[in-house]
Amino acid sequence: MNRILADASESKGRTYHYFADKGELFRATLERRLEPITDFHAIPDEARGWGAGEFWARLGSVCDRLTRVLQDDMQLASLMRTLHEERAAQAACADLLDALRKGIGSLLTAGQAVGAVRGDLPLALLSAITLDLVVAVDRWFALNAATLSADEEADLSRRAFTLLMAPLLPPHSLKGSLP
Amino acid sequence: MNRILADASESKGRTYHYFADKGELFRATLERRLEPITDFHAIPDEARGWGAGEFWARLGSVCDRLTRVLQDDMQLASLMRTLHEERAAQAACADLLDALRKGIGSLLTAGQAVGAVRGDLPLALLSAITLDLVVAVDRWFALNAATLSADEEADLSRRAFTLLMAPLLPPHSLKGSLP
DNA sequence: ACATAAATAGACCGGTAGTCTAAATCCCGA
DNA sequence: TCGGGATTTAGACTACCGGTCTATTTATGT
Repeated sequence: MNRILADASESKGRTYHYFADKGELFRATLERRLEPITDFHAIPDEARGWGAGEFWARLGSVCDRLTRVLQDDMQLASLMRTLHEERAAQAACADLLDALRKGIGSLLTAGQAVGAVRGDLPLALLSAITLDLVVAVDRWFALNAATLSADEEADLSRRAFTLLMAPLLPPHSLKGSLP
Repeated sequence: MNRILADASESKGRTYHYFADKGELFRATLERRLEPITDFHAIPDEARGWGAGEFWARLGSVCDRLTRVLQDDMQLASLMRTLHEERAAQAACADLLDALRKGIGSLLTAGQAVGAVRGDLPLALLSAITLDLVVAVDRWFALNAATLSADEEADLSRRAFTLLMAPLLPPHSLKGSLP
């Protein structure tokens, strides 16, 4: 905190007048940076007529957009990394995380309506693990991007989408599942 | 650290003589507690003759065993929770985490050998997201166990195993995948 | 113009992980 | 058994952290 304040030439008094603590400052910063993608889970009206294939295509483009935003906004990416790694950050941003999971939940509900997403597990569980999966895949690519050519990365990234998809599919569409 | 030392009636000098810093103390503690399950990824010789179904059954019993160990050893569960939540703990235990991912990797390699696990994505990626998925599912159950009856929990837990399985299956076994 | 309220700077506080010194203890050859 | 160098130990001390408190400045309404 002291370093942040020194870098920004801000005083403690002023800062703590507007933010209760370090966590709220982090939360407010993240919320601002997140503004451009607060509508990521919006589902267009024509979705009613969709089939499962169209749903997955749509979800793919949502993921592409989020990935692109994170690639372009390094500071947002850094905030998200901190959010993932620091318990204190998660506590401070609990409401934002809830909203994010709710947004994913509404996407998945739309997917269930068109038969693309399984309905045999609690929606909250599916939302939670989807978020974790997105983060995990994204983090792996962030760590290993250096060792990959652009072509390889694009190819892998396309195939990695099936990692997100697979756990969401209705279980009867998996061949050779367990008793 | 001061609280830990006071609770254990240990002095600073003695402790810092044997452990470089707080992180190493944590790492050493975790490593000890982890000893009983260091062999979790062992694959018996008869695996050569397995089919995919037997592989998944075997993986299911590995998961069951790990879950049972974590339920019985609350202190290990607590260490694992800290490891998941604290960036500093992850840094201190980087080698243990690597070993864990390597263990998962060797399990998955066995799965690939019998055609149960996809081979179209880097093994390291599959290992990493599998670990994250296990942690995510486990955490969801830990948070929501209170609202579930024992029967519901057992039933859900059995079905939740498909969440781990699904992203590992060869993509051709998913119906209706994306172009 | 004055009184009251809001905003601001920065000294200060309790608590943290980690260091340093000096004393105690161990170990081994004479 | 003694002596002296090396190892081990206790705990005072340091640097730094997030957060509070007070005194001063600045804004606002009458």
